Amino acid sequence: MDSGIEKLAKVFKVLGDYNRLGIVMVISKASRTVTEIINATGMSQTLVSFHLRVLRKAEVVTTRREGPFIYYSLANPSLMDIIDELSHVINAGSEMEKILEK
Amino acid sequence: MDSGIEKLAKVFKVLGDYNRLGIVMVISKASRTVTEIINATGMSQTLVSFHLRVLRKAEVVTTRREGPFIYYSLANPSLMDIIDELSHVINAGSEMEKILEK
DNA sequence: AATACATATGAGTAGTTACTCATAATATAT
DNA sequence: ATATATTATGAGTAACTACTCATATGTATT
Repeated sequence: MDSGIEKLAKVFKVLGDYNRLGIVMVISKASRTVTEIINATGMSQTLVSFHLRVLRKAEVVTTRREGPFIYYSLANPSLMDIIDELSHVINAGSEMEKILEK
Repeated sequence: MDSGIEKLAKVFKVLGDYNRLGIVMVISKASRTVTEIINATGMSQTLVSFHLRVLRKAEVVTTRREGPFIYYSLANPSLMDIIDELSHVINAGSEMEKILEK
């Protein structure tokens, strides 16, 4: 079993990929089928499925089947809040931010 | 120049390593010299320096020189809050958490 | 059963990453 | 100037990762 920090690092790593982060953002508001994710991201079917497997294994997303469709959603919706916060932290301190502060 | 999501993914990636996350946590409360980080983490000097370079390049940490020592600290201290929050989000939904909820 | 649609998976590969080793650079003290 | 302590860096490598291709699986319809 993974230690706390180890598990935490793994989640960060999983989110540390442009395409996966994109997928997470796409499904953050509402659950989406694979096809919807494909269309929203412009990625190939195989690439989307590849990354979804990684996200599933890391338990970042969960699935529910509905007929032939599989809906993906965030395992914990508050993950998106955290992503938003980090996004702000990163952009704080940027040149653009400094200008806007005045 | 990186797009917003790209930059965000890079920060996640940088934090997505057990050793680097450990370093970040060590310097989160107060700035620490490299030697202090070495002692706190048990990593080799070269490995610590290696990861510090990655953290520097990603602008996750900043440095200040004081004589022969170089103090490392978080570029934005609120990063630690975010790490804490993610840590909670991850442990929510775990078996242990379910037991404690009752 | 045959077809069509939706999604997953195993294997192969090029590129990346974490790590180590040897060495260099910088600062202080003698 | 030498020696010592602190930290950084270039190069090499084994392991990992993202991606693609071909194929398989599951579901619904006819």
